[in-house]
Amino acid sequence: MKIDKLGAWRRSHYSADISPELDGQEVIVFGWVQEIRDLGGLRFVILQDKNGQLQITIHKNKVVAEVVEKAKTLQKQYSIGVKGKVKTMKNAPGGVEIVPNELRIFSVSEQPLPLDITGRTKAEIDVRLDARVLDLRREENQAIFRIQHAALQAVRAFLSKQGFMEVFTPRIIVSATEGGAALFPVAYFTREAFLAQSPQLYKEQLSLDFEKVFEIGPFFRAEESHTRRHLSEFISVDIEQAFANAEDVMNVLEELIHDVCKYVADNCKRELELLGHKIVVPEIPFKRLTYREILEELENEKIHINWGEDIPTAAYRVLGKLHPYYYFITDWPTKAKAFYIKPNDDNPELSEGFDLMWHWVELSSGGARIHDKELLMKRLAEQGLSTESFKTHLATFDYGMPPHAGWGLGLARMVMVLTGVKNIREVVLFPRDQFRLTP
RNA sequence: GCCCUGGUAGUAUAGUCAGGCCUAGUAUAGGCGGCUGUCGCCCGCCCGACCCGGGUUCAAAUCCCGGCCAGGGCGCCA
Repeated sequence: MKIDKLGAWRRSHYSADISPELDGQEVIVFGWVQEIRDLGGLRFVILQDKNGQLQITIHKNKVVAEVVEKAKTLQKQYSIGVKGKVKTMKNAPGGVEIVPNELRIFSVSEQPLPLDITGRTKAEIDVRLDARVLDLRREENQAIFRIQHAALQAVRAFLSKQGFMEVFTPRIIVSATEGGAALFPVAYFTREAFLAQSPQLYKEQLSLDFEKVFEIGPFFRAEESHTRRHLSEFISVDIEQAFANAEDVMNVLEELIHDVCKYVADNCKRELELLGHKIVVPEIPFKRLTYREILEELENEKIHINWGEDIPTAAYRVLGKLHPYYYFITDWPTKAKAFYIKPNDDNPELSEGFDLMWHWVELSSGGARIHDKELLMKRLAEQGLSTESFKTHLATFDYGMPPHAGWGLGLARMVMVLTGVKNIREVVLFPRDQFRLTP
């Protein structure tokens, strides 16, 4: 098979830009063969590019013989370029088609393909992930990541407008003692280091310099979680704000969620249609329920949880039925939260930590932080952590650490909500879990 | 880590409970041929599979044991 060169060809239009008004105009389009319908003397090639699909129509007697012959060799997923004339045609999809004058084949594909790129014959998630780049040819899957992109644009725009500055903290950290979740070890020259599981300590420190910071980046947890909402590598959206309390950053969070939902609903109509999903832009403020109120509600549902205990998944599922929307859970017991979460000034048994829930899924957790060094050291000790391994972190509390608060939001979980997709693996390009390290 | 369910052509499934009529059916993909308005095109022909190992039995895709792999639930999870 002779492979053509790109040469001087450059795209004149994306598929979505080809409209009946362009009738008679010569265009150059690029993309991949999605489908071929051969009617004998008439052949339809459906070309797909990043914006949609377009019909290339090859009449045996109306197209030059060279193109007719070449078009016969096309297979699904061939990467091609077409130079031709736009033709208005009521029988064609979208009322328009391309009549080719010249066809270039840039790359061929192996047949049969490992999965059906049209999606008509469904493939299991495992098969799909093994051939992920092919799986991502499907418009529904591309829609998920365009929605993620839109959400990220909205996040950056909103936080920047609110005066937050984007920062990057280290992925390689030295201490394995930040908290409960297991860390991945890394060989760091002659020493052992770890992949960061959160930007927590660094973003707190940076609140001392920049007051309002945010970070969007990957973090790593070596948990043997086997669920549809956990991965070993995940993208977290984090903020930290100086001179603020829990309520202040909860306000930021709910306004952010509102903005993101609105932006995606307004700007991703085609994507949402492809996914068959509707976004209901939530009203703010979100409902705030205290931990105690949650326990009482669960008690009414015949689920007993002792005060101070964490809430098991089954109980969260019940809560999700009672509150099928976004809501905060506040006033968690101090002992159920991380060492850096600030205890309430009046009642230190309770903390200023919160979770943002959507139905039964935790999207975000955050709170006011301890900025008093003595108290922080006391909390470390209570949780069985050594102050020695937090020495460099604790030192920053001697330099005028302001009162501060913040949260971390799981990007993929947010995208699951925005797309209606039920498995986190589907909303991550190349997901990593306990059992999957490739592709 | 514990538990449940499953593994049949490239993909997706039927068949397994009640072993034999399964030289394993169907759809789709793929190959060849035909077809000038398809849009899940259509028609004909063809190709192609019982996860691996052991056992029970006259007989195993089907039952049993072990292994590997996968999906899911729980737990874990700043």
